[in-house]
Order: sequence, then structure tokens, then C-alpha cells
Amino acid sequence: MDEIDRNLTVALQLDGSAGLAELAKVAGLSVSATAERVKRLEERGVIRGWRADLDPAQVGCPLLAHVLAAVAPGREDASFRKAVRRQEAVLECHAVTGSWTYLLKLRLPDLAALDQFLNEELRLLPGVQRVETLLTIATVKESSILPVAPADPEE
Amino acid sequence: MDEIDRNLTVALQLDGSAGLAELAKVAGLSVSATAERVKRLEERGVIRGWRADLDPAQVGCPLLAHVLAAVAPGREDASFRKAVRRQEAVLECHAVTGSWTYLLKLRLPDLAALDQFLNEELRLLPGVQRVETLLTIATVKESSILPVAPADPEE
DNA sequence: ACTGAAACCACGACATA
DNA sequence: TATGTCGTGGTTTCAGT
Repeated sequence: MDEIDRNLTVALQLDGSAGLAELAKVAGLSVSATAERVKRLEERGVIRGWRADLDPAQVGCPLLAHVLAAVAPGREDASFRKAVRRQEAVLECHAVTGSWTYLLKLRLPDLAALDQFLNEELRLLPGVQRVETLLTIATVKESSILPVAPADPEE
Repeated sequence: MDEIDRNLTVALQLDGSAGLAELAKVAGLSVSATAERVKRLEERGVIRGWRADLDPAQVGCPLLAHVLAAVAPGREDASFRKAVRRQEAVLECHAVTGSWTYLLKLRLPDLAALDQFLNEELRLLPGVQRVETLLTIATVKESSILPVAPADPEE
């Protein structure tokens, strides 16, 4: 993971359809050396895959909501996690510090779907004690581009 | 945006490197008709771009944190938004309902970077009144695959 | 709007340094 | 680990339905 790899990962996040010729220019390498690098990044798992980046509104999921959930510790926790992973509407679920246990990110078609998720799915899960919903009014920024960190000595 | 388009968008989210031949099978169309559809989806902005999906940890951003911020309403709000958009570490920023104004999602190299962001960037912004940080201990689910909604009559 | 074929270009393997 | 060449295969375009 040197300077060149970092440049490649940045470029590939911005435009994964670039093509090796263009990438080679960015990297300052030949096309085949660039191809080799990209293949390595995939093999090492640095690149996990290639995705089309879709407009949520245009695929019928204009609503964004975050949900804070307090879940009782213990055995029930595992079943909560499993249930959450099965839900398509749940894009993210993180165990967090603070007075809440989990923070979920949801994409939904409309408020009816949110209501249904909260009352017919989430609240019914064992161990769920308290739920708070933060509905998104406006999105100021939403990016999937990770800030690739500069060199870390211990590599 | 018919059934075929929806199938294509789902497939392209899962694997954007699939190739038209494979996609054509999914769509049940010829290769060139499939190519046409994908091009249209791009032109209409349904597909916003093509991205390499990276492993955050491997590009030096293992830390995930969410920040709730209460910001005074008024003119200062615009400068808050502008500042937040400039910050690479801020992957998302949403104006939300409830007792907080904004919810931010951050990717960072380490706690030092988080400390620096909170104290030397966020808290210094005009109008910021209160800040609460939710550090992610474990990620249960993190997906960028939108749940493409089935047919909406009014299209 | 979809099909099929032809032209073209980009990718991937190989031999070399 | 990088380079350049060559062969293959996929993408693009075009004429036809």
C-alpha cells in the first residue's frame, strides 16, 4: 500500500469505469503494471467489489432515517443482530458508545414503510427497550468516498 | 423504470464489473439492448457513477463515528454546511428531526484524528451549541446496496 | 424498442528486463 | 516488480425488424 496504490484507490472510488489506460496516467505507470496493481488490490481485499452508485430517490427509496435503539444485553443481542441483517431497508447497523446500544441507518419508500418497520419489526425484536427515530429532512452531504489516509509508517 | 431496469440496477449494485453478456442473461435481453438500457440509466441519473468498494480499515480509516450536533438556526447554518462538505472525514451530514440539528458520519484513522476534528473543526464552527459523539464499537451491518423498490404505479 | 453482426478497443497473458 | 507485444473477448455501433 504505497503512494501509487493510494492514488489508484482514490481514483477508483471516484470513477470505477475509468479504464486502465486512464488509470495508468494517474499512476504514472504502464498499463500492464497498473493492471497488476489493481488485481493485487482486489486480491488483498482492499477493493471489495465494484458497484453502481444509484440515486436513492430514483429507485423508490427517497426516505432516509436513523434509529437509535437501546437493547438489553445478553443472549437476545445475537438474535437482534441477525434480524437486522436480514432487513433490506437497514443499510447500516452499528453498536455504539453512549446511552444507546445501536444506531441504524434506513432507506425506505415512504413513511408508511418506516412506521411498519418500527412497529412490526424493530419493536417486536426481543430485548429492544427504547427506540428513537431521527428522520432526515435534508441531506447536506452523502458520500461513499473514503478518505484514503496517507502513509502509515508501520506498513 | 420497469421490471427489467429494476433487475439491472439490483445486479449492478451487487457487481458492477459483471459485463454486458452476463447482464443480458439477467435481463432476458440481447447484449445490445442491455447496453442501451444501462446507458439510459446513466443518462437519467439513476446510475450516478461506478465506484470501487474499498475496505475502510485497509485504506487507513478503521474508525467510524457518528456525531449529533445542535446548531443555532439562522445565517450561520449555511457556513456550517459549507464547512462540513469540505471535510473529507465527513462521509455524511443530514439535517434531522428531533432535539438535534445534524447527524454526521465520520471515517477516521484514529482517536487522535477524531479529537482533532471535534475540537479543532466542528466545535469552532459558528452556531454549534452542543455535540454528542457515538463511537462505533462494532459494525453489525454496513451495506451500500439500496433496496430497489418494486413498481410504483405513478410512473 | 429489441435483435444480430461487424468493427473496434481494451483487457489479460506472456516473454523480457 | 515494471514494460511492451500479441491474441482474445467484450463493448459499441449500425442496419434491420
